[in-house]
Amino acid sequence: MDVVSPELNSLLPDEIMDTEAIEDVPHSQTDVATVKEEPSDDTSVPMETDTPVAAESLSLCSDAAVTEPSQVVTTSTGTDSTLCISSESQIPFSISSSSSPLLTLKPAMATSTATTKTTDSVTGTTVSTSGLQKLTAPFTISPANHQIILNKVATEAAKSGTPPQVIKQEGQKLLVTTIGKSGQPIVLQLPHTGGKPGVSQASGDVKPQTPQFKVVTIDGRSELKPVVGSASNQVTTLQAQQLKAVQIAKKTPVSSAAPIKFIITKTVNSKGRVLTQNSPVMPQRTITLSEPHSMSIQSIPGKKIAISPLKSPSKVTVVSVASPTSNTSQKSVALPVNVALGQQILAVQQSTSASPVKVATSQTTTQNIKPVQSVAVGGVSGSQFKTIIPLATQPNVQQIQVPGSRFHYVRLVTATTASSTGQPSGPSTSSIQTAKPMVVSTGAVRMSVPIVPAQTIKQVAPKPLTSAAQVVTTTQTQQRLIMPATPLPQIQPNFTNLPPGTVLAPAPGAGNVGYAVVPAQYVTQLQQSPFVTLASSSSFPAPTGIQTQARLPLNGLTTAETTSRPRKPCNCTKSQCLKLYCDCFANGEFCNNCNCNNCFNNLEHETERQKAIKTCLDRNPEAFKPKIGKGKEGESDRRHSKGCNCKRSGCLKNYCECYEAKIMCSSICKCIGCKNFEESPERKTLMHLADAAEVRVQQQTAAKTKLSSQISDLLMRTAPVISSGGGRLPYTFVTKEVLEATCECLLEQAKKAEHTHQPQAEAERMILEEFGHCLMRIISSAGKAKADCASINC
DNA sequence: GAGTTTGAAACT
DNA sequence: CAGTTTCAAACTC
Repeated sequence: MDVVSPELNSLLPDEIMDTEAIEDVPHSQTDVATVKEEPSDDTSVPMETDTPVAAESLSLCSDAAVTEPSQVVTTSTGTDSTLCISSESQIPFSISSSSSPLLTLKPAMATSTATTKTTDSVTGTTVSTSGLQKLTAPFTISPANHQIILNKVATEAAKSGTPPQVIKQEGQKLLVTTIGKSGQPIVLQLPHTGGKPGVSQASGDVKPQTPQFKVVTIDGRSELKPVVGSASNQVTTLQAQQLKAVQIAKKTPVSSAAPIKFIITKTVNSKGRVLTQNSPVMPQRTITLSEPHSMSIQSIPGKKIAISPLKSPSKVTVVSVASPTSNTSQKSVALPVNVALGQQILAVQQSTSASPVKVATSQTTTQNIKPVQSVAVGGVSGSQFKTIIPLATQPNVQQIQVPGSRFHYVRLVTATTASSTGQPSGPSTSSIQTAKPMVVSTGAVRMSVPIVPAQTIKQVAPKPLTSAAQVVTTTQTQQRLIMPATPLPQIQPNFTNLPPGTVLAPAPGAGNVGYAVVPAQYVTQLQQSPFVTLASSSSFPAPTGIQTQARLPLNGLTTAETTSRPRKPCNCTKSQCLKLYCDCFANGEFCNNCNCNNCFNNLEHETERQKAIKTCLDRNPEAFKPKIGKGKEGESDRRHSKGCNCKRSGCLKNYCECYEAKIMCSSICKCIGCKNFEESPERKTLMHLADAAEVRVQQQTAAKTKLSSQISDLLMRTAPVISSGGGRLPYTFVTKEVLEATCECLLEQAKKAEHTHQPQAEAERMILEEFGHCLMRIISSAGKAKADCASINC
């Protein structure tokens, strides 16, 4: 199933793949219907799974070379639906369905991007999270109403009753089986809630056969697991779907130097808490899945499977790792199918690696809500995502925003082969919905990304796609949309639907494949346009489970810094802000509140701007890519892509781009007299000074805040008491003269303390005490005056 | 705030 | 690709 060709993905800026998980992952092709493993030496995060072409069979390939445990739960209940849940050190899940549900959950990796994504390919509903550690909201998959709700895992049943590798269906619909490592079965189950026919059902894809699960273990043993028929008479897509086969095959890694890192390493008890951690490299994390109903459990002990990274989105990639571990605990995930009219919104958030990640699921109530999809890719910092974007029924646009990157990537997905869709060729959307940009407040940053309407997408790609449009949002304020447009001839007729700032440029060595570079700030400007942001949309409640974002380093800056820090205004005078000299332009942004002269970096000069962008890309196809990328293996995770060329600054001033990015110079730098290396005493001195200065600033700020709070508190407590009349005193009573007199009293008290050589604390106490006395006198006088006034009035 | 320094970007 | 120029940010006073 080729949603996006590997070639195209390889052309994506590295920031998309700039995760430890997916970097350096060679592309390998396998049969479309086969889940394959992508060998990687640094693969730590499963990035994406796609629906198998026919979804008739699903293969889970185990890498014999993988030594670390991982988990994958895979279930397919339909002819063209696939549910994959994989787990690495955390618990990645992937559930995909070409015709209906596509769900992918992937937890963040401690070392790099971790993504949890839930996608409904039909509705375009996608939920993903970086660093999933704790799921606080139920997780329900509904092919009919496009709802996915994460439920808390109830592993008690898994522990006690069902033996591993047993698939059973209790209740109406059981979709998900688990292939967890021994003792940690992942349970995906469907609730008794009935389901309504989904989109795929409307398209005539209903096949009410009894689902069967064929589980092939790593050792070649296979089982065909018939699923108990649904107790409900309602025909749902899930019920109609039938899993043909689940295969788990061993696979020798292509490269011995490509160990799979994203592996489940945690043992989860019945409450979803991590009991043990099997992987020394992975920090312990907690995953909690709220679990309203626990019905059926399936687990395959000894199997540890991880989903391959996004590098090969065209394939469902699952890595199975043998893991003869003990049955100490179980990990289960309940996946009840919930039927509702509303579309699904799922907000997942990752906290720091040291704290449990919480996943909040926000589900729209019912009506008038378009399908939305939110996909987040966690960066090395483990930043979060919270973006909900409406999707067309047949989405073929993927937006990816990578934390740490200033870019938003929009992948225009086109179906190249009929088999890739998993559905009959040709447009099969039962309904077309015009996507509207929606924005969910992400704390410091909000983003609104208009998505090409579904009609337009269909023109670009007449064949429906199995992967839903995805929007990956980070908390970066500086954003850019880069749309890998492939193939260009197909996209070309729809350029009118792209933002005016979009510039299509060929990717290096990509032939007719290129990028559409769209300044993300265009979105900001468009927020004043007819596009409606989610925040302003009354019909689309914002997720409530969004948590405070993690504060992990990101390009030298914490997430909070990158999100809250306003962009510096440029001061360009001669470049018209259309050259890379201009930071705004270089960041793909429009100038806004800048001090530039003769600025052309705005919507009013789109023609010139597009031309300039194209010029820059012609000169350097990677001109708009972040300069700070991932270093080679064994080196620092971040390094300058080109290296600096400093000659006089010693690379210890902000002239140096490496130093400015708070990274050390690397071997590719051509600097002279570099002092920006690990053991440099000058660098250490600077670091210490900077740290000390920062501490001082923080202390001063804290002191000011405390004093202000004390004064405010004193005012609040004394005013009502002394106001003899019971009412509030007039503020105008504190005149300038009164203030001056008060200050004199305070100064006198300070002098007194100084003369008596009082310690600072005592001096502060004396001053505050005097200030309190002054206030008392002021308030007393005011109260007296008020009383006098009242008596006069009487 | 003005002037200087610096190195990336742009140009040749 | 190397050398030069341009440019705007960083830095100093």
